[in-house]
Amino acid sequence: MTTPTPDEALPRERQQWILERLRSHGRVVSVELAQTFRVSEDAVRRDLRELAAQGLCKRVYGGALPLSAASTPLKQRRQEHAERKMALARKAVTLVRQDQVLLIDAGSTNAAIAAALPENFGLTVVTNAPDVARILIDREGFEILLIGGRIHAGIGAAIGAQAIKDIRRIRADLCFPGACAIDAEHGLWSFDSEEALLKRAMIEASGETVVVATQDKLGSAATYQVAGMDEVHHLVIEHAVDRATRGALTASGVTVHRADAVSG
Amino acid sequence: MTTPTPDEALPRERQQWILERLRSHGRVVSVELAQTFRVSEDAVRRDLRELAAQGLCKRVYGGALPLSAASTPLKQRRQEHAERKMALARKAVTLVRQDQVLLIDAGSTNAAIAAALPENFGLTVVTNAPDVARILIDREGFEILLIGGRIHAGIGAAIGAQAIKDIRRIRADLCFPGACAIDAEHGLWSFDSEEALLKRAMIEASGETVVVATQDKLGSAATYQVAGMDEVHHLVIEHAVDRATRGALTASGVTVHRADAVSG
DNA sequence: TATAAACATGCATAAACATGCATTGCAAAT
DNA sequence: ATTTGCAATGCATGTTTATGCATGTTTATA
Repeated sequence: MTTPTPDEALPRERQQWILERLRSHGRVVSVELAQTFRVSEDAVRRDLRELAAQGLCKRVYGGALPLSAASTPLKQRRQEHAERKMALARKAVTLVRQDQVLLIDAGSTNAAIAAALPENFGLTVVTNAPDVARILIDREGFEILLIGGRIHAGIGAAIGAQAIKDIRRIRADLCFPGACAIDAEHGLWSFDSEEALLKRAMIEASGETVVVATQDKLGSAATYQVAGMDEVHHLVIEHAVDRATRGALTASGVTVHRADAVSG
Repeated sequence: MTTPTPDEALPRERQQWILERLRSHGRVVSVELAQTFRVSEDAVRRDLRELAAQGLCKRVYGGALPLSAASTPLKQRRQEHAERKMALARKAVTLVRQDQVLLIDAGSTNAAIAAALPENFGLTVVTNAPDVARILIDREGFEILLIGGRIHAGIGAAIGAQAIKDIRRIRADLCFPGACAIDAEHGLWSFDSEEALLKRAMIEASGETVVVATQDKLGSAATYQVAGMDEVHHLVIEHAVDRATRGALTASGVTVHRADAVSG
């Protein structure tokens, strides 16, 4: 990334960098920017004020958001979806601590998590999804381990014996298996037998398991069981999930984390 | 980098040097330039003022930035020569036959090749680049095998012992090793020692080797040799390459394929 | 409602900048 | 040989810009 010299950047260069980051990441946080550029938060705020005055971004409490929201009906829906997933991802990454080893599965939600992970945090990410790997390559300060194997087109990641064998040689702190379906009573489910085996291997290779699920995954089941609810330690759900469902999940012993509400 | 005479340079030479540095580094700092040329900052500022007046750069507090939407070095490279790379890729895929197994390395040129491969052609693609894998996942009718291992951030692909071991278990028909530098006399070269080893393994695992090189890769050398010219069977080059260079390459025994001219 | 974080504002300081002027080196004109 | 003209430079001057800190205010969250 364009990060020629994160430290000691020219003022204008900084603003340009902020704009790029707004485009690619969808938001910036004042504190993080101050840390990145080694300047005071005041300087960052002044930058954001200028950019906002030029109509290049929208200032919000804590940082700034892009203003380019030129959205066609189709893109808008995709964006809304993206917004919700990003909110989930932001909440999910609060469970990540410095110098941990993460095991990240395929899926658009997990891609959002990869994009939301803090840079230069000493994180090691093991993944079988080219998608996730690609996102992290474009960012900085990650140790990336790619799990190889035959790629299932419909899933978009390496599954099968080879991949499972590679995963068995890994020990991770945190695991993010993509959820196909999750139910307070019956646990985590998948639609594909091979995929279920792989997710199972991921969970077994990790200390803790975090399931991040959009609303439509909740309360439904699929064909192949991945894990019981007792093997899932954290569950991150959307803000809009109703109280009854939340209660049932909590009762099943998992720690439930509720994402922030999305503006849209 | 062309450093004709860092010290004691003529004013025009200095300005030329500044422009080059703007292209390659994305910015210049007045203080640094003054130090480099052993002139006062005033002289440097005058240079920058002139260049800016000619529309060749944008002056900012502390130095100057390139005019053409400064982007991330990586992203820049990815987008810059898109047209030319697509022309190369179109020519390269004419070498591919039905039901073959291809071994594709990392790099923007190889990504273009992946995008140009014919769908539902019975092709099996083995790659160590998440980038290439992702492109093929979004398309149809490919058997994809992902090579795992530790990912080198600067290269954007899995290299190292694990990846080489996996490649050794493969037999491919055609191999597309990314070219860092290629020379009629000295063969194929790379800038990274590990990367060179991996490319070497790829070539050894393949029946035929196809090198696809943009113009700037020709006639130059790098630090680590990947293969001699006798191990390269096909070379795909741009239309604009001059007759003399083409002759030298043909004389070295490789079959030279010339891409169509690009409109731009 | 209490609290902490994020924010705005004014001010002091240092760096970067513009401008005018004197000096230097060199080539063409005298 | 001397002078003139010109471009390039460095220095001194005053101005602008960027920044950090201290102050008081607003905002978000428990």
